[in-house]
Amino acid sequence: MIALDGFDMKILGALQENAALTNQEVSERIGLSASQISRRRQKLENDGVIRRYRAALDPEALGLTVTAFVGVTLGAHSRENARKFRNMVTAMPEVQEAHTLTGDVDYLLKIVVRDLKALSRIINDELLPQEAVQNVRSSIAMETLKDDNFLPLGDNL
Amino acid sequence: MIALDGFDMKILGALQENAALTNQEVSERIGLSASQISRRRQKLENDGVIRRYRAALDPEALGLTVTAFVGVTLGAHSRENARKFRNMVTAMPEVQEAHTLTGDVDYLLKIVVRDLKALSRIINDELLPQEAVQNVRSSIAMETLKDDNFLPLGDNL
DNA sequence: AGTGAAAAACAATGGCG
DNA sequence: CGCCATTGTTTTTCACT
Repeated sequence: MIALDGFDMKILGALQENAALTNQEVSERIGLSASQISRRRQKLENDGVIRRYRAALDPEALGLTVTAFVGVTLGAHSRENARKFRNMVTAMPEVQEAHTLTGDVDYLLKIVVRDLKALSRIINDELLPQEAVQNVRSSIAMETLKDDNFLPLGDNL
Repeated sequence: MIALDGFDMKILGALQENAALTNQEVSERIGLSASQISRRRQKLENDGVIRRYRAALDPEALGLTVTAFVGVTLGAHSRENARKFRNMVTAMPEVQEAHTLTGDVDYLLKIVVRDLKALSRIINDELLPQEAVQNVRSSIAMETLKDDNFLPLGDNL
């Protein structure tokens, strides 16, 4: 376990929301000198607490209008077929997230595509032909209220 | 609609995966001068194609071991109660994503918390007491195969 | 639409209190 | 941990194609 104090949490909170902040700006925001921000930030990167920095893009601006959640149930639970399925979804660029779940659905996929036709193509031409796949059930996101994926840091102090 | 050419797409692709790349590094990677990267990047930011830069944190390192998908069905569809519910989930730090879905579940929430006790508290003390909420059904993510939320850019050229 | 070089801003270290 | 100074990078702007 990596020891994180209140300053670290505040740095993480600031950078999680806006990684374009300079050390100077973070410094002013949380009341710690810029050189300390620099050192702590490097430690947080090296320790893997900060995994990466990324640009968050606007799906609409890129013509990606459809977000769907696809529940997949596997049938014949052969190890080999399941492995193939996992490799496939991991490699698919349209798949934003893939989780195995408790409950009646084995996998939940978050998929983003240009239009419904593209979703249909993925389901019919990529997912369903997989040997391991028994059933696919998809729901379209009609409205996205929140999608920031900010981890809650407040309860960790 | 904002016009994006192949260079823009490559810049977006690079920054989506690693926003810590310098303009110089992006420049070498895609074959355009650093000054052009700078100019194009600013345009992409101003046009809102790049929404923000953010640090992606490691949930495990922060002690956030439980990811859950919670399906919520609303009962009495009074506008006011539904509005309260939406405001609440939007404000909850544990809620990473909230979408309204087609199908038999009204809302799907992606929730990240420290442990199952925290999840239980959220469901029983925050979600269920809401007047609008009729039913809550949660699934725990046992394994996350993929969680990068990278938008697919290849099919947009 | 693009390049390349100069100027301004910034990050990263080290020394000291 | 703050403060300060230094060094090396990086971004950004400008002149020119």
